[in-house]
Amino acid sequence: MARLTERAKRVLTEERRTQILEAAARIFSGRGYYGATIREIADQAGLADGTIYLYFPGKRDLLLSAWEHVAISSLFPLLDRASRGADDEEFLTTILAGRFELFRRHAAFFRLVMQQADVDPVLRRAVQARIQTIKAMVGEHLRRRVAEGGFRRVSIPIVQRAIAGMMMGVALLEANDPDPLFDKYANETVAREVARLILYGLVKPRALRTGKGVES
Amino acid sequence: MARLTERAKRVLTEERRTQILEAAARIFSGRGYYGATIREIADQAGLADGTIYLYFPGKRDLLLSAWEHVAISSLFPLLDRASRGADDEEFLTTILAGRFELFRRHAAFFRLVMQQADVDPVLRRAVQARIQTIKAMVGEHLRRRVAEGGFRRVSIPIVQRAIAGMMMGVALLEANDPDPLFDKYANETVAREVARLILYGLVKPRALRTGKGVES
Amino acid sequence: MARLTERAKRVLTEERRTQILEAAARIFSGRGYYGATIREIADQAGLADGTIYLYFPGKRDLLLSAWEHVAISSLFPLLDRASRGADDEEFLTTILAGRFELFRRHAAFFRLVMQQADVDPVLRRAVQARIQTIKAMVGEHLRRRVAEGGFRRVSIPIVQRAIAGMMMGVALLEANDPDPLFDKYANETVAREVARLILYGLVKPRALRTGKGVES
Amino acid sequence: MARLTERAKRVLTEERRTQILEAAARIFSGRGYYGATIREIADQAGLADGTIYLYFPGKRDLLLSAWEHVAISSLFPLLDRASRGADDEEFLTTILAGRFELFRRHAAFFRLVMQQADVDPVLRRAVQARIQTIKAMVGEHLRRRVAEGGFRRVSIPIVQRAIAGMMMGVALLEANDPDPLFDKYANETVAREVARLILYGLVKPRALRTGKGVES
DNA sequence: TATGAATGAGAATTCATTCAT
DNA sequence: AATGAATGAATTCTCATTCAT
Repeated sequence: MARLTERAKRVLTEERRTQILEAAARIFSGRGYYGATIREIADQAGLADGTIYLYFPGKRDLLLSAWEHVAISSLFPLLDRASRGADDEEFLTTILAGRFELFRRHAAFFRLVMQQADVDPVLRRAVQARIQTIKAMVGEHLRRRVAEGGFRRVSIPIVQRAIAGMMMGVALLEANDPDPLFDKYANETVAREVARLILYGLVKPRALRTGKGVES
Repeated sequence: MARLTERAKRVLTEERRTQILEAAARIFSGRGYYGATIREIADQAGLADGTIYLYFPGKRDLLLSAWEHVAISSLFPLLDRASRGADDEEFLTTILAGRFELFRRHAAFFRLVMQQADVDPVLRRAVQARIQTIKAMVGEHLRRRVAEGGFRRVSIPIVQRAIAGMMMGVALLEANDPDPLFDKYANETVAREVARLILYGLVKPRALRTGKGVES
Repeated sequence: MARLTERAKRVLTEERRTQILEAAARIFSGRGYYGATIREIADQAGLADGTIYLYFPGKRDLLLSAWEHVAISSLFPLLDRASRGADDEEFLTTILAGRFELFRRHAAFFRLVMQQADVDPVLRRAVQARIQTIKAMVGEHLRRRVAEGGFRRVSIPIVQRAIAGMMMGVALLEANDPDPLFDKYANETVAREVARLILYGLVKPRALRTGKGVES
Repeated sequence: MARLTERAKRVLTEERRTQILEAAARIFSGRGYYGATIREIADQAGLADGTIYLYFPGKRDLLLSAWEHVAISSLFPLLDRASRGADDEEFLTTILAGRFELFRRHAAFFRLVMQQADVDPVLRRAVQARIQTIKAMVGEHLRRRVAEGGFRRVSIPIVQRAIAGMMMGVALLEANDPDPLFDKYANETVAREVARLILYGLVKPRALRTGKGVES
């Protein structure tokens, strides 16, 4: 029975942590790192301010942990879904839809973390680690498809970054520039359109134009 | 002569302002909004702290002005160069190279401004105005080329944003994830590769697939 | 049997109290009053922090009780030994050796208590009571020996205090100014030298010098 | 004229510093290190709390500086007066009177510093340095007088410390145990009596014992 | 204009103490 | 009796801003 109590306690503690981390992400997003106060985060989590320090050693660590909470929670579902995608368009659409949803939901928080990473080396390393993971995933796929002859012979490092950058960029711009026209599109729609852009480019293949050899 | 003195004074004042704004951008970039102190900015500009307040009403306004200073200084050269581009690849490469250089030089500052815009509505409007300008420029070109039949019939709002997002994303990632392999590429090289990605996509046209793996 | 259990319980409780007081004295000595935390004292005593409050009403009282614990534990042995001393030199040497040992062992704690007594009136009264006891003991001896004609006709209150002060001072200085040369002397040696200083003074009697008349 | 302004400014600054240090010593004495608040010290000095930090980097440094202020202010007058004393009794009386006055005036502050020195290594070193100075002064005199044959062949390190300890002890006890009988004695009287105790000891020289109880 | 000393509001953090278990 | 999670009062220190010179 003591065993059970022990476990119950652990679960409760874990819940509290989550509760705090989510309050923190919310408040940080709305106010920025310095604008957010421990008091407000504690209020939001329904706790006294001192209590926060029973779970986290300090404000800085709170941001770091909130970041890992958000980042981790989003990673594995992505990998799962992605690996199920069969052809290129499905694969890319699935990944992009996942990323867009994530970025759009947490856009302000991501902007905060990326900015704060410029100032806080520990946070920076944590962010870099996450970016690496995504870049590696994209890179591996690119390499394979180029080798198979399905893709043009592009520069892997550049394209890898271009794609990762586009994922982030589309969503990061979103909140700074919320486009009413844009909201109506489902994530799925946007993701598919972007996937097609990446795969087929803007230029209409000559075969499909009038017939002559025009070019740009 | 009093006239002349007046003008001379105005010029001097303008110089001081610029001096302060550049110091501000530098310090803000390195320390974040709250991490930066008026004292340090004043030092960097070679002035006493009180003096800053003769030129700007407060810290918040200082950031706003610094942003406009950086953003404006970068806009017109861009438009100039872009309009001279003849074919699509040149046009896009030129624009991208310009943006990349700008973002890479001011990456931390841009991250700061984008984050701070979440918190400060006035700054947010200023940022949005700038983004609109770029989007409009891209949008107009897209529309024209689709109408001419040179581009596929893509969704303008989505692609517009995808391209703008990619511009930012590539450069914003850069500083959080400085890639040694990446540094060796000139901006020009990266810009061209990305431009080709956008124009032609990843997928190798069928016409070329029969042969070996030609074409870059 | 209930009787026995009662007593056993009482003994156990008393042991816990002692355990806590000794932990408290140790921690207070090392960290100062405010530097010491209830948490650390509880840890040192092998208890949870809340448990301390079952034995003592608060931190302040804990210091008071720790002081009484240390002070009382040291008093009776002193009186015992002192009364057995036969001649003046033995008497004084015995007392001094006892005091020196006590002060040297608890130097930091004594400094703490003396300082804290300036701030806390209740503690102050407890300290004063202890000092009175020692002064009275010294005073009585002085009076008797002056009456007997063994000692010069000194001012009892002043000399009383000078001797008590020397006892403390020698040891209190010790820890703030640990003298490696000093460590090698046994307490006994130091006590005897100081006793002789008090009894015979620094000045070599004239009788031993050239030969003429005595006295200052 | 600018020169004059510069100097005037320096003087003003120096006055402010002194003003703060004296307020600090006062408040620290009455409340202890942690009990004293910067707010109260600032009030006492007639300043806002932030202003304190323009003169001292922090609370800890404030205590250290206050100590040096008090300790230094007392040192040179002492040396001056002491070296003018002609015979042993005058020399010792002069020194003791000076020390007693100093210790009595600042007793609580000295207790505070000695206690805090147990906890703060930087402060400890500062205290030790001061004690060394006094011990050295006493030691040198002792050595000389023993060499001349005026003093008995005592253990220099022990007696040195006994005398220094007595100086402190007498005054440190004072405030914890304020003796109404004691207050009526002038410092001079106490100092002379203690000086005689140190020089001639308690024991009446045999030569004089035959008669009644002569001489103080 | 320029200065920089002074201000004081505001925030992170600590820790004695309480109390439900 | 014992625990230790939760509380929140209280404190140091920072820094944008003001203003007398």
